[in-house]
Amino acid sequence: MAQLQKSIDKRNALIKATIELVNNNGFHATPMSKIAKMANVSPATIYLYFENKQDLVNKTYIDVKTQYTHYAFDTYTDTMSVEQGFEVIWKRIADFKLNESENAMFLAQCDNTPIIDEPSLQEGIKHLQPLLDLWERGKQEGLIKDMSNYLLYAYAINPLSFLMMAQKRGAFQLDRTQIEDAYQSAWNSIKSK
Amino acid sequence: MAQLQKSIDKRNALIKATIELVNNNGFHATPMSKIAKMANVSPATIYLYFENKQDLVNKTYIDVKTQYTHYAFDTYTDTMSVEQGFEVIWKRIADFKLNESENAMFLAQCDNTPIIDEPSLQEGIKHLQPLLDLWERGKQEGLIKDMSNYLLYAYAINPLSFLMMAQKRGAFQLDRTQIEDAYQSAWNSIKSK
DNA sequence: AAAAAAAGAATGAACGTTCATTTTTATTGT
DNA sequence: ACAATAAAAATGAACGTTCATTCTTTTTTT
Repeated sequence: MAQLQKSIDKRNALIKATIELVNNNGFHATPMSKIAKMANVSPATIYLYFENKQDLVNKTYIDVKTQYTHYAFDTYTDTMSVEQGFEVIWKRIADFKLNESENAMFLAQCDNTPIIDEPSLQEGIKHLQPLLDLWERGKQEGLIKDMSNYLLYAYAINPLSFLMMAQKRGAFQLDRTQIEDAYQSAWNSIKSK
Repeated sequence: MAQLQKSIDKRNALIKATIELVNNNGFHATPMSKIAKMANVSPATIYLYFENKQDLVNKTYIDVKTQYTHYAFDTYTDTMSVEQGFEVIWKRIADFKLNESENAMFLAQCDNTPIIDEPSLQEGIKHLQPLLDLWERGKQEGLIKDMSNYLLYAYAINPLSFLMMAQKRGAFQLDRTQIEDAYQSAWNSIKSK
Protein backbone atom coordinates (compact mmCIF):
# COMPACT_ATOMS: atom_id res chain seq x y z
CA MET A 1 0.00 0.00 0.00
CA ALA A 2 2.59 2.51 1.08
CA GLN A 3 4.78 1.20 -1.69
CA LEU A 4 2.02 1.48 -4.29
CA GLN A 5 1.19 4.97 -3.09
CA LYS A 6 4.75 6.03 -3.55
CA SER A 7 4.80 4.70 -7.07
CA ILE A 8 1.70 6.62 -8.05
CA ASP A 9 3.18 9.80 -6.65
CA LYS A 10 6.25 9.31 -8.76
CA ARG A 11 4.21 8.60 -11.87
CA ASN A 12 2.19 11.74 -11.27
CA ALA A 13 5.32 13.77 -10.77
CA LEU A 14 6.65 12.52 -14.08
CA ILE A 15 3.43 13.38 -15.88
CA LYS A 16 3.31 16.81 -14.32
CA ALA A 17 6.89 17.50 -15.30
CA THR A 18 6.20 16.34 -18.84
CA ILE A 19 3.26 18.72 -19.19
CA GLU A 20 5.17 21.70 -17.91
CA LEU A 21 8.29 21.09 -19.96
CA VAL A 22 6.48 20.23 -23.17
CA ASN A 23 4.31 23.34 -22.78
CA ASN A 24 7.32 25.57 -22.40
CA ASN A 25 9.79 23.98 -24.77
CA GLY A 26 7.88 21.63 -27.03
CA PHE A 27 8.32 17.90 -27.20
CA HIS A 28 11.50 18.11 -29.24
CA ALA A 29 13.29 20.25 -26.72
CA THR A 30 12.47 18.35 -23.56
CA PRO A 31 15.05 15.67 -22.90
CA MET A 32 14.22 12.78 -20.63
CA SER A 33 17.00 13.97 -18.36
CA LYS A 34 15.17 17.24 -17.69
CA ILE A 35 11.87 15.48 -17.05
CA ALA A 36 13.68 13.24 -14.60
CA LYS A 37 15.31 16.16 -12.87
CA MET A 38 12.06 18.07 -12.49
CA ALA A 39 10.36 14.98 -11.07
CA ASN A 40 13.27 14.36 -8.69
CA VAL A 41 14.01 11.01 -10.17
CA SER A 42 16.79 9.33 -12.04
CA PRO A 43 16.43 9.13 -15.83
CA ALA A 44 16.48 5.37 -15.60
CA THR A 45 13.52 5.39 -13.26
CA ILE A 46 11.26 6.78 -15.98
CA TYR A 47 11.67 3.48 -17.77
CA LEU A 48 10.17 1.63 -14.82
CA TYR A 49 6.93 3.54 -15.35
CA PHE A 50 6.87 4.04 -19.11
CA GLU A 51 8.19 2.08 -22.05
CA ASN A 52 9.92 5.00 -23.68
CA LYS A 53 9.56 8.70 -24.41
CA GLN A 54 6.71 8.19 -26.87
CA ASP A 55 4.82 6.08 -24.37
CA LEU A 56 5.33 8.72 -21.70
CA VAL A 57 3.80 11.46 -23.82
CA ASN A 58 0.94 9.23 -25.04
CA LYS A 59 0.03 8.29 -21.49
CA THR A 60 0.30 11.89 -20.39
CA TYR A 61 -2.09 12.88 -23.15
CA ILE A 62 -4.69 10.29 -22.17
CA ASP A 63 -4.31 11.21 -18.53
CA VAL A 64 -4.96 14.89 -19.17
CA LYS A 65 -7.77 14.22 -21.63
CA THR A 66 -9.49 12.08 -19.01
CA GLN A 67 -9.16 14.81 -16.41
CA TYR A 68 -10.57 17.27 -18.92
CA THR A 69 -13.69 15.32 -19.74
CA HIS A 70 -14.37 14.37 -16.14
CA TYR A 71 -14.20 18.04 -15.35
CA ALA A 72 -16.44 18.95 -18.28
CA PHE A 73 -19.19 16.47 -17.48
CA ASP A 74 -18.94 16.65 -13.71
CA THR A 75 -22.16 18.57 -13.11
CA TYR A 76 -24.03 17.22 -16.12
CA THR A 77 -26.66 14.48 -16.05
CA ASP A 78 -28.58 13.28 -19.07
CA THR A 79 -31.88 14.05 -17.35
CA MET A 80 -31.23 17.76 -17.90
CA SER A 81 -32.93 19.63 -20.71
CA VAL A 82 -30.81 20.04 -23.82
CA GLU A 83 -30.40 23.74 -23.26
CA GLN A 84 -29.46 23.41 -19.62
CA GLY A 85 -27.17 20.48 -20.31
CA PHE A 86 -25.32 22.42 -22.95
CA GLU A 87 -24.94 25.45 -20.72
CA VAL A 88 -23.58 23.36 -17.87
CA ILE A 89 -21.09 21.53 -20.06
CA TRP A 90 -20.00 24.63 -21.95
CA LYS A 91 -19.32 26.56 -18.78
CA ARG A 92 -17.37 23.72 -17.22
CA ILE A 93 -15.25 23.51 -20.35
CA ALA A 94 -14.68 27.25 -20.19
CA ASP A 95 -13.66 26.90 -16.54
CA PHE A 96 -11.24 24.16 -17.34
CA LYS A 97 -9.60 26.04 -20.18
CA LEU A 98 -9.18 29.14 -18.07
CA ASN A 99 -8.35 27.68 -14.67
CA GLU A 100 -6.44 24.57 -15.68
CA SER A 101 -4.67 26.29 -18.49
CA GLU A 102 -1.47 24.25 -18.17
CA ASN A 103 -3.44 21.12 -18.89
CA ALA A 104 -5.54 22.75 -21.58
CA MET A 105 -2.49 24.08 -23.37
CA PHE A 106 -0.91 20.67 -23.35
CA LEU A 107 -4.00 19.24 -25.03
CA ALA A 108 -4.01 22.02 -27.60
CA GLN A 109 -0.42 21.27 -28.49
CA CYS A 110 -1.12 17.56 -28.80
CA ASP A 111 -4.16 18.15 -30.99
CA ASN A 112 -2.24 20.34 -33.40
CA THR A 113 0.99 18.41 -33.83
CA PRO A 114 2.01 14.87 -34.68
CA ILE A 115 3.56 14.13 -31.29
CA ILE A 116 0.78 11.79 -30.13
CA ASP A 117 0.27 8.58 -32.04
CA GLU A 118 -3.04 7.82 -33.72
CA PRO A 119 -4.37 5.14 -31.33
CA SER A 120 -3.90 7.43 -28.34
CA LEU A 121 -5.67 10.27 -30.17
CA GLN A 122 -8.61 7.97 -30.91
CA GLU A 123 -8.71 6.87 -27.30
CA GLY A 124 -8.92 10.52 -26.27
CA ILE A 125 -11.79 11.33 -28.62
CA LYS A 126 -14.04 8.68 -27.12
CA HIS A 127 -14.30 10.63 -23.90
CA LEU A 128 -16.33 13.40 -25.52
CA GLN A 129 -19.23 11.07 -26.29
CA PRO A 130 -21.72 12.54 -23.75
CA LEU A 131 -21.59 15.89 -25.53
CA LEU A 132 -22.21 14.27 -28.91
CA ASP A 133 -25.11 12.32 -27.40
CA LEU A 134 -26.59 15.53 -26.03
CA TRP A 135 -26.40 17.09 -29.47
CA GLU A 136 -28.12 14.13 -31.08
CA ARG A 137 -30.92 14.46 -28.57
CA GLY A 138 -31.13 18.18 -29.26
CA LYS A 139 -31.43 17.54 -32.98
CA GLN A 140 -34.23 15.03 -32.45
CA GLU A 141 -36.08 17.50 -30.28
CA GLY A 142 -35.63 20.14 -32.94
CA LEU A 143 -33.72 22.43 -30.58
CA ILE A 144 -30.32 22.15 -32.19
CA LYS A 145 -29.41 22.74 -35.82
CA ASP A 146 -29.31 19.60 -37.86
CA MET A 147 -25.71 19.82 -38.92
CA SER A 148 -22.50 17.85 -38.56
CA ASN A 149 -21.19 17.52 -35.02
CA TYR A 150 -17.91 18.84 -36.34
CA LEU A 151 -19.54 22.12 -37.31
CA LEU A 152 -21.29 22.34 -33.96
CA TYR A 153 -18.01 21.74 -32.17
CA ALA A 154 -16.12 24.18 -34.34
CA TYR A 155 -18.55 27.00 -33.58
CA ALA A 156 -19.62 26.23 -30.04
CA ILE A 157 -16.59 24.75 -28.29
CA ASN A 158 -13.43 25.34 -30.25
CA PRO A 159 -13.44 29.14 -29.88
CA LEU A 160 -12.64 28.56 -26.22
CA SER A 161 -9.28 27.10 -27.20
CA PHE A 162 -8.37 30.23 -29.07
CA LEU A 163 -9.46 32.45 -26.20
CA MET A 164 -7.44 30.41 -23.76
CA MET A 165 -4.39 30.74 -25.97
CA ALA A 166 -4.82 34.51 -26.25
CA GLN A 167 -5.31 34.80 -22.51
CA LYS A 168 -2.23 32.70 -21.87
CA ARG A 169 -0.16 34.98 -24.09
CA GLY A 170 -1.41 37.86 -21.96
CA ALA A 171 -3.07 39.37 -25.01
CA PHE A 172 -6.31 39.99 -23.19
CA GLN A 173 -8.28 39.04 -20.11
CA LEU A 174 -11.52 37.08 -20.09
CA ASP A 175 -13.86 38.39 -17.39
CA ARG A 176 -17.34 37.22 -16.36
CA THR A 177 -19.13 39.44 -18.89
CA GLN A 178 -17.04 38.19 -21.75
CA ILE A 179 -17.57 34.59 -20.74
CA GLU A 180 -21.31 35.25 -20.78
CA ASP A 181 -21.05 36.91 -24.21
CA ALA A 182 -19.07 33.98 -25.48
CA TYR A 183 -21.60 31.54 -24.11
CA GLN A 184 -24.45 33.36 -25.86
CA SER A 185 -22.45 33.28 -29.08
CA ALA A 186 -21.92 29.56 -28.67
CA TRP A 187 -25.55 28.79 -27.98
CA ASN A 188 -26.77 31.01 -30.82
CA SER A 189 -24.52 29.27 -33.27
CA ILE A 190 -25.93 25.82 -32.54
CA LYS A 191 -29.61 26.41 -31.65
CA SER A 192 -32.13 26.16 -34.44
CA LYS A 193 -34.19 29.29 -35.09
CA MET B 1 19.86 37.04 -62.72
CA ALA B 2 20.14 33.36 -63.56
CA GLN B 3 22.21 32.91 -60.45
CA LEU B 4 19.77 34.79 -58.27
CA GLN B 5 16.88 32.87 -59.82
CA LYS B 6 18.58 29.61 -58.99
CA SER B 7 19.09 30.71 -55.41
CA ILE B 8 15.44 31.58 -54.98
CA ASP B 9 14.41 28.22 -56.34
CA LYS B 10 16.64 26.50 -53.85
CA ARG B 11 15.38 28.61 -51.00
CA ASN B 12 11.80 27.81 -51.99
CA ALA B 13 12.57 24.13 -52.21
CA LEU B 14 14.02 24.23 -48.70
CA ILE B 15 10.96 26.01 -47.34
CA LYS B 16 8.62 23.61 -49.08
CA ALA B 17 10.49 20.63 -47.71
CA THR B 18 10.43 22.11 -44.22
CA ILE B 19 6.66 22.55 -44.34
CA GLU B 20 6.01 19.05 -45.53
CA LEU B 21 8.37 17.34 -43.10
CA VAL B 22 7.34 19.40 -40.08
CA ASN B 23 3.68 18.74 -40.87
CA ASN B 24 4.21 15.02 -41.00
CA ASN B 25 6.77 14.48 -38.30
CA GLY B 26 6.85 17.60 -36.17
CA PHE B 27 9.79 19.89 -35.76
CA HIS B 28 11.61 17.58 -33.39
CA ALA B 29 11.63 14.70 -35.80
CA THR B 30 12.80 16.48 -38.91
CA PRO B 31 16.56 16.48 -39.17
CA MET B 32 18.32 18.99 -41.36
CA SER B 33 19.66 16.08 -43.37
CA LYS B 34 16.15 15.05 -44.42
CA ILE B 35 15.19 18.60 -45.32
CA ALA B 36 18.32 18.77 -47.44
CA LYS B 37 17.58 15.47 -49.12
CA MET B 38 14.00 16.42 -49.95
CA ALA B 39 15.17 19.74 -51.39
CA ASN B 40 17.93 17.99 -53.38
CA VAL B 41 20.64 19.88 -51.64
CA SER B 42 23.54 19.17 -49.36
CA PRO B 43 22.99 19.77 -45.64
CA ALA B 44 25.77 22.32 -45.72
CA THR B 45 23.97 24.32 -48.39
CA ILE B 46 21.08 25.07 -46.04
CA TYR B 47 23.52 27.21 -44.07
CA LEU B 48 24.12 29.41 -47.07
CA TYR B 49 20.46 30.39 -47.02
CA PHE B 50 19.63 30.26 -43.32
CA GLU B 51 21.60 30.86 -40.16
CA ASN B 52 20.52 27.67 -38.45
CA LYS B 53 17.55 25.37 -37.96
CA GLN B 54 15.64 27.88 -35.82
CA ASP B 55 16.14 30.58 -38.41
CA LEU B 56 14.92 28.22 -41.13
CA VAL B 57 11.68 27.49 -39.32
CA ASN B 58 11.13 31.14 -38.34
CA LYS B 59 11.60 32.29 -41.93
CA THR B 60 9.34 29.51 -43.17
CA TYR B 61 6.67 30.66 -40.76
CA ILE B 62 6.83 34.27 -41.90
CA ASP B 63 6.86 33.18 -45.52
CA VAL B 64 3.71 31.09 -45.13
CA LYS B 65 1.96 33.69 -43.00
CA THR B 66 2.61 36.28 -45.69
CA GLN B 67 1.20 34.01 -48.37
CA TYR B 68 -1.83 33.40 -46.17
CA THR B 69 -2.69 37.03 -45.62
CA HIS B 70 -2.04 38.01 -49.22
CA TYR B 71 -4.44 35.27 -50.19
CA ALA B 72 -7.00 36.38 -47.60
CA PHE B 73 -7.03 40.03 -48.59
CA ASP B 74 -6.51 39.55 -52.32
CA THR B 75 -10.05 40.45 -53.39
CA TYR B 76 -10.74 42.89 -50.57
CA THR B 77 -10.59 46.66 -50.81
CA ASP B 78 -11.42 49.04 -48.01
CA THR B 79 -14.04 50.74 -50.15
CA MET B 80 -16.31 47.73 -49.73
CA SER B 81 -19.16 47.77 -47.23
CA VAL B 82 -18.37 46.13 -43.91
CA GLU B 83 -20.65 43.21 -44.61
CA GLN B 84 -19.32 42.59 -48.08
CA GLY B 85 -15.73 43.04 -46.96
CA PHE B 86 -16.17 40.49 -44.22
CA GLU B 87 -17.77 37.99 -46.55
CA VAL B 88 -15.02 38.34 -49.09
CA ILE B 89 -12.25 37.97 -46.53
CA TRP B 90 -13.94 35.10 -44.69
CA LYS B 91 -14.45 33.11 -47.85
CA ARG B 92 -10.89 33.63 -49.01
CA ILE B 93 -9.66 32.43 -45.64
CA ALA B 94 -11.91 29.40 -45.93
CA ASP B 95 -10.51 28.73 -49.39
CA PHE B 96 -6.97 28.97 -48.17
CA LYS B 97 -7.54 26.62 -45.26
CA LEU B 98 -9.21 24.05 -47.47
CA ASN B 99 -7.18 24.31 -50.66
CA GLU B 100 -3.78 25.19 -49.26
CA SER B 101 -4.11 22.88 -46.34
CA GLU B 102 -0.42 22.01 -46.19
CA ASN B 103 0.37 25.64 -45.56
CA ALA B 104 -2.57 26.13 -43.22
CA MET B 105 -1.61 23.11 -41.14
CA PHE B 106 1.90 24.38 -40.80
CA LEU B 107 0.59 27.66 -39.43
CA ALA B 108 -1.71 25.84 -37.03
CA GLN B 109 1.21 23.86 -35.69
CA CYS B 110 3.33 26.97 -35.28
CA ASP B 111 0.55 28.83 -33.49
CA ASN B 112 0.02 26.03 -30.98
CA THR B 113 3.57 25.11 -30.08
CA PRO B 114 6.70 26.91 -28.94
CA ILE B 115 8.72 26.17 -32.08
CA ILE B 116 8.60 29.72 -33.43
CA ASP B 117 10.31 32.42 -31.44
CA GLU B 118 8.35 35.39 -30.12
CA PRO B 119 9.64 38.10 -32.51
CA SER B 120 8.67 36.03 -35.53
CA LEU B 121 5.20 35.38 -34.09
CA GLN B 122 4.73 39.12 -33.59
CA GLU B 123 5.88 39.77 -37.12
CA GLY B 124 3.25 37.33 -38.35
CA ILE B 125 0.41 38.92 -36.39
CA LYS B 126 0.92 42.30 -38.03
CA HIS B 127 -0.27 40.97 -41.35
CA LEU B 128 -3.85 40.56 -40.13
CA GLN B 129 -4.28 44.29 -39.59
CA PRO B 130 -6.74 44.90 -42.49
CA LEU B 131 -9.26 42.55 -40.87
CA LEU B 132 -8.95 44.31 -37.52
CA ASP B 133 -9.38 47.66 -39.25
CA LEU B 134 -12.51 46.39 -40.96
CA TRP B 135 -13.92 45.34 -37.61
CA GLU B 136 -13.19 48.72 -36.08
CA ARG B 137 -15.05 50.34 -38.94
CA GLY B 138 -17.94 47.93 -38.47
CA LYS B 139 -18.16 48.79 -34.78
CA GLN B 140 -18.22 52.51 -35.52
CA GLU B 141 -21.02 52.01 -38.02
CA GLY B 142 -22.92 49.95 -35.46
CA LEU B 143 -22.91 46.87 -37.69
CA ILE B 144 -20.56 44.73 -35.66
CA LYS B 145 -20.82 43.86 -31.99
CA ASP B 146 -18.76 46.11 -29.78
CA MET B 147 -16.55 43.42 -28.29
CA SER B 148 -12.88 42.51 -28.16
CA ASN B 149 -11.32 41.62 -31.50
CA TYR B 150 -10.14 38.42 -29.86
CA LEU B 151 -13.72 37.33 -29.26
CA LEU B 152 -14.67 38.25 -32.80
CA TYR B 153 -11.77 36.26 -34.16
CA ALA B 154 -12.46 33.30 -31.90
CA TYR B 155 -16.06 33.02 -33.09
CA ALA B 156 -15.80 34.12 -36.69
CA ILE B 157 -12.44 32.94 -37.98
CA ASN B 158 -10.91 30.37 -35.68
CA PRO B 159 -13.58 27.70 -36.26
CA LEU B 160 -12.17 27.35 -39.76
CA SER B 161 -8.93 26.03 -38.30
CA PHE B 162 -10.76 23.29 -36.50
CA LEU B 163 -12.75 22.37 -39.58
CA MET B 164 -9.62 22.23 -41.68
CA MET B 165 -7.99 19.95 -39.12
CA ALA B 166 -10.99 17.62 -39.08
CA GLN B 167 -11.09 17.57 -42.85
CA LYS B 168 -7.39 16.82 -43.02
CA ARG B 169 -7.85 13.88 -40.69
CA GLY B 170 -10.51 12.63 -43.10
CA ALA B 171 -13.08 12.88 -40.34
CA PHE B 172 -15.55 14.67 -42.56
CA GLN B 173 -15.88 16.59 -45.80
CA LEU B 174 -16.71 20.26 -46.12
CA ASP B 175 -18.95 20.86 -49.14
CA ARG B 176 -20.38 24.10 -50.54
CA THR B 177 -23.51 23.95 -48.36
CA GLN B 178 -21.51 23.50 -45.19
CA ILE B 179 -19.20 26.34 -46.08
CA GLU B 180 -22.24 28.53 -46.56
CA ASP B 181 -23.69 27.38 -43.22
CA ALA B 182 -20.38 28.08 -41.55
CA TYR B 183 -20.23 31.53 -43.08
CA GLN B 184 -23.71 32.38 -41.80
CA SER B 185 -22.67 31.17 -38.37
CA ALA B 186 -19.61 33.37 -38.52
CA TRP B 187 -21.48 36.47 -39.59
CA ASN B 188 -24.25 35.93 -37.05
CA SER B 189 -21.76 35.67 -34.25
CA ILE B 190 -20.19 39.04 -34.96
CA LYS B 191 -23.02 41.20 -36.34
CA SER B 192 -24.95 43.33 -33.88
CA LYS B 193 -28.67 42.54 -33.68
C1' DA C 1 41.90 32.79 -62.97
C1' DA C 2 39.36 34.44 -59.16
C1' DA C 3 35.16 34.25 -56.52
C1' DA C 4 31.02 32.19 -55.19
C1' DA C 5 28.23 28.27 -54.46
C1' DA C 6 27.71 23.66 -53.36
C1' DA C 7 29.04 19.27 -51.82
C1' DG C 8 30.28 15.44 -48.72
C1' DA C 9 32.79 14.04 -44.98
C1' DA C 10 33.98 15.09 -40.32
C1' DT C 11 33.10 16.75 -35.55
C1' DG C 12 31.47 17.35 -31.12
C1' DA C 13 27.57 17.63 -28.37
C1' DA C 14 23.22 15.89 -26.86
C1' DC C 15 20.05 12.52 -26.48
C1' DG C 16 17.28 8.17 -25.51
C1' DT C 17 18.06 4.11 -23.54
C1' DT C 18 20.43 0.32 -21.04
C1' DC C 19 23.52 -1.77 -17.64
C1' DA C 20 25.69 -2.83 -13.39
C1' DT C 21 25.13 -1.68 -8.87
C1' DT C 22 23.07 0.08 -4.61
C1' DT C 23 19.21 1.08 -1.71
C1' DT C 24 14.81 0.18 -0.06
C1' DT C 25 10.96 -2.82 0.89
C1' DA C 26 8.81 -7.28 1.68
C1' DT C 27 9.03 -12.05 3.20
C1' DT C 28 10.54 -15.81 5.71
C1' DG C 29 12.26 -18.67 9.53
C1' DT C 30 13.36 -18.67 14.29
C1' DA D 1 10.14 -9.34 17.58
C1' DC D 2 14.17 -9.84 14.83
C1' DA D 3 17.72 -11.27 11.69
C1' DA D 4 18.49 -13.14 7.27
C1' DT D 5 17.31 -13.18 2.71
C1' DA D 6 14.90 -12.41 -1.39
C1' DA D 7 12.60 -9.15 -4.45
C1' DA D 8 11.63 -4.68 -6.16
C1' DA D 9 12.72 -0.02 -6.97
C1' DA D 10 15.86 3.31 -7.92
C1' DT D 11 20.18 5.11 -9.29
C1' DG D 12 24.31 7.19 -11.90
C1' DA D 13 27.35 6.21 -15.28
C1' DA D 14 28.03 4.53 -19.83
C1' DC D 15 26.80 3.31 -24.69
C1' DG D 16 25.63 3.84 -29.22
C1' DT D 17 23.27 6.72 -32.21
C1' DT D 18 21.65 10.82 -34.21
C1' DC D 19 21.83 15.37 -35.16
C1' DA D 20 23.12 20.31 -36.12
C1' DT D 21 26.83 22.50 -37.65
C1' DT D 22 31.53 23.22 -39.62
C1' DC D 23 35.57 22.26 -42.48
C1' DT D 24 37.86 21.11 -46.60
C1' DT D 25 37.48 20.16 -51.23
C1' DT D 26 35.25 20.34 -55.66
C1' DT D 27 32.29 22.43 -59.01
C1' DT D 28 30.19 26.24 -61.16
C1' DT D 29 29.86 30.98 -62.37
C1' DT D 30 31.80 35.46 -63.47
